[in-house]
Amino acid sequence: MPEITKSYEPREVEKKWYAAWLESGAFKGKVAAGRESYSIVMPPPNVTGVLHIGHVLNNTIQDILIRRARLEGKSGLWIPGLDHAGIATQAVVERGLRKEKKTRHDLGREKFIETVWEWRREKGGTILQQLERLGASCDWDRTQFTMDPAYSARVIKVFTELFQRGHIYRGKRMVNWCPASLTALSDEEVIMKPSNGTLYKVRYELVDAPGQFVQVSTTRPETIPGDVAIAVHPDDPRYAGMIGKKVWRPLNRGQIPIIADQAVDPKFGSGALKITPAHDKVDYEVGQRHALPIVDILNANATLNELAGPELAGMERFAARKKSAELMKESGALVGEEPYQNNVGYSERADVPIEPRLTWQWWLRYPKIEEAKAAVRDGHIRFHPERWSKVYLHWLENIQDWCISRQLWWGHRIPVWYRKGLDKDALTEAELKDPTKVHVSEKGPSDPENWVQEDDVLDTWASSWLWPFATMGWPDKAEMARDGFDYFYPTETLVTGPDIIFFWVARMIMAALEFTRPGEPIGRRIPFKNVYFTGIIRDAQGRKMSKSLGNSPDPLDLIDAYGADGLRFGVISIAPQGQDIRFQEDRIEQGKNFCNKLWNACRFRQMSGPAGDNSSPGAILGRITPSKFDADDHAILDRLLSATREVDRCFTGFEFSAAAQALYGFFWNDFCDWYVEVSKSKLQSEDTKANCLAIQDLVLRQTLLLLHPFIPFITEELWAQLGYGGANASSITESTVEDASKCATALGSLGAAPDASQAASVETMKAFVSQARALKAEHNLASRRDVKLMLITGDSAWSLIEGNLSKLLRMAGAAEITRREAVDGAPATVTALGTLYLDLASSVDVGAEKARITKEIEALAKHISGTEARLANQAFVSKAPPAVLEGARKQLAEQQAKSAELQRLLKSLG
RNA sequence: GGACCCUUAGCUCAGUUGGUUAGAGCGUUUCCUUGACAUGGAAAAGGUCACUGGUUCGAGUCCAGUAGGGUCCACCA
Repeated sequence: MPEITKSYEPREVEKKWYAAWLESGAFKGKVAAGRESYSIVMPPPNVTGVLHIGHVLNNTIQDILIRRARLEGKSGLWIPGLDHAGIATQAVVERGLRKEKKTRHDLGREKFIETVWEWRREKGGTILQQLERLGASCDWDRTQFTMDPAYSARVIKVFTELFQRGHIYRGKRMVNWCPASLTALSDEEVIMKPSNGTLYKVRYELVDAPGQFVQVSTTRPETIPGDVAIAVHPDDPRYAGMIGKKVWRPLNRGQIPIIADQAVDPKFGSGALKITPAHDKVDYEVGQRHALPIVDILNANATLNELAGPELAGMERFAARKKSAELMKESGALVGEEPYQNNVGYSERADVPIEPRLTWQWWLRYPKIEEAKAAVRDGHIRFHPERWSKVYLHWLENIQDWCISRQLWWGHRIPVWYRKGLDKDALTEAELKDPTKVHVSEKGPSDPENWVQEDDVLDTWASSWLWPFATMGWPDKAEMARDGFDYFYPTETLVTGPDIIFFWVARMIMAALEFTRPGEPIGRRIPFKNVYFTGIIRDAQGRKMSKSLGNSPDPLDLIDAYGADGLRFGVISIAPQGQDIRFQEDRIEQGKNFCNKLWNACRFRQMSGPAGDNSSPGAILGRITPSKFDADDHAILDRLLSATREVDRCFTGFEFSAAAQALYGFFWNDFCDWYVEVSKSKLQSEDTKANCLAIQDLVLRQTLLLLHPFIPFITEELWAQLGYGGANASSITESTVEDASKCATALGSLGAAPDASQAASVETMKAFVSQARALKAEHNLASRRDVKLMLITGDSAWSLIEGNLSKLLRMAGAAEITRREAVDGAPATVTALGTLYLDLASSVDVGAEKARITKEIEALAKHISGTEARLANQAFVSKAPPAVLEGARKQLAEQQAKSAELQRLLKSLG
């Protein structure tokens, strides 16, 4: 076996093992009868996406879950994939065309889509290769893309089904229109942003009372040409006599009525509201109530059209805003303007203000809303952290129909055909359901020459909402069997960000409940049993990571600098459950350092003695002689069991960073800083050496297994180097990790169950060593290893010291510890094992020594009085549990004894 | 307007049913290249747990309120 190198060099190790895993099929999801399944579907990143630190966190967690599940003996399946991301991808390709001074219309629909596919083949989906560098153990053979023919067919199938079930309809409604992408958006794709604008005060002159005016306030004077009324509150006394009268519209001059409507807030401004039904949702509703005409003065790209009047027609909306204000200033209609901040809806993708726009769109009445609520409320689906369920339920309580059509070309074209010659916008509700006029099917009409297909495509989320089951062959029985649907569905855990709880999580739940396993209980139809919401990773200043800020580190650079394992461990250790995360590169460095520590501890094991039979836990246990255990052996096994127990607990509670920290602390502090150090003495003696090496093997083997989900590459490498894979060098991925109780049973059956009191004595010795080192450091002897120590103590403490003398001397850096009856004039410290003196040849600085001891006495006195007060409290004594009471009494006794000894020391210094 | 989250060491954060003297990493100070590791080791300094009140024998932890910061939902022109 080659010697382990001095420091861990990740690059080659990562490359080697990733290839080996792919080669051996370690990531393949296999239906294994009799074994529990554990499946995860990856939230499909956008095909345009590049790996950022958020993906790293998200996918590391998924990888941890799936690798741990495999080690627990479950059959794991992690399905990767890509989202076609309609608007984003189309925008990327159109941007490319623009460089050639072309638009998609120059190419035509078919050619354009072909161009997008070309782009996808050449540049799309690089993110999946980047995930391989991270070590993601996906079943890559099952990678799916939402625009793949098979997946697309499933999307279309769902549309037609929902249409037939009466959930989908076409309707002319106010939508959020993106003037940049030229498409409708769902409410979820609109982001409200506070914007600084101007509130314009405009007066409308009464037609039959020249010189009298009604004043309104507006932030959008350019829409005045579309005004069809002025509305006031019916009970507003100021306008009581005016209702029904007419005023002059100041732009695109014409007469419009004053109407009364409850929607008007009399307390806002003048209490009069201009009504522009084509350009405001509330105004539209008012218009409907009063049968007002709709004057749409905007083009699709938000320039003004001829209905806006000759002065404004053709202008861009913001220029028109200025211009209209100027025009009204000239005419005297504008009587004031003031700076004003209001919320404006922006298109999430294009980042421009949306326009409310009346258009024909396809709408979905969500299916299974009540059941979707029940699924989470009744715990069939568990959210982690649980509080997100409230957000989810609130959204479902107030859910609105979903606008699923998009005026794009890249996407799933809606499977609706209109009979040629019909005006689709003139069809009545009944005609839309008439198969002789409107055809809806997966395959299309048999006589396509007589039909025209709908131009619109589906919202991207109206394809990805099927992800958990459409990636498993649904609805085709043969494909479902091939993909193991029966075995792997529902999936176990979804790992995602809370920002897409509405976009994706809630919709997946509804789709799954509607379409999977009809007639079966809800627990069989849910798409996943758990949803783990990650935090959002922010930069050191707390800002969101974003391309435009340039504050997002490139994960590939981080992998180069710290290794994939270092990155994974670092990221997971700063990602507590449920909170946003400040990215700190030094924590990634810490991950790297931990890997190096692990590496070197294994190196130490290798250098300490020949590998015994390491092929199985049983083989290692066979090398152990429990009768030769000393306190340190008991302690490290005890700690190993509790670390195992803690990790078990963390996995059931989705506390990954706590698990990582527990392993970090155990391995670094308990194993490296103590056990490995005491091993250096134990290895000197043939009597203790074999046991010590076997225990190291036991600890290292288990630690590698516990750590493997977090840091897969290095653990696999060390597993091989130390021979834990046995004669046929099997991979760590093929092994199993045992839980704490099984480990305890295995040790117990060998008579090697760790003894708690022995383990506790090690804590006492650690404190003793630490105090000895501190005593040396106080007197500038920290680096000396030849100091002599003297101890005044009782028989039992002394026997513990004697029994562990060589280790204690090595750990404390002392040449000897001798037992004394009395010592005078030497610096000392009071330990739980007696009063420890430093044998100083030189004279002691009595003043400094007295000051130090006095300070310690004072600090102790505070604690003593606190404990005394508690014990003096009758209520405490009568109500506190016996264990707490006992603890307090014991503590007081110890504190008092220590204080007395310190007082004695102080006196002895004169 | 509604809901939720956060405030603990210089910095970034843990702290799981309330119970000894509140922890980690980084940073700082001092010392150490001793044959696993300087990507390391040892020691040390540093916190009235935002504030106020309540419940309790006992509160960083539970409850109410206040202040500051953040997120989501709704949105009045």
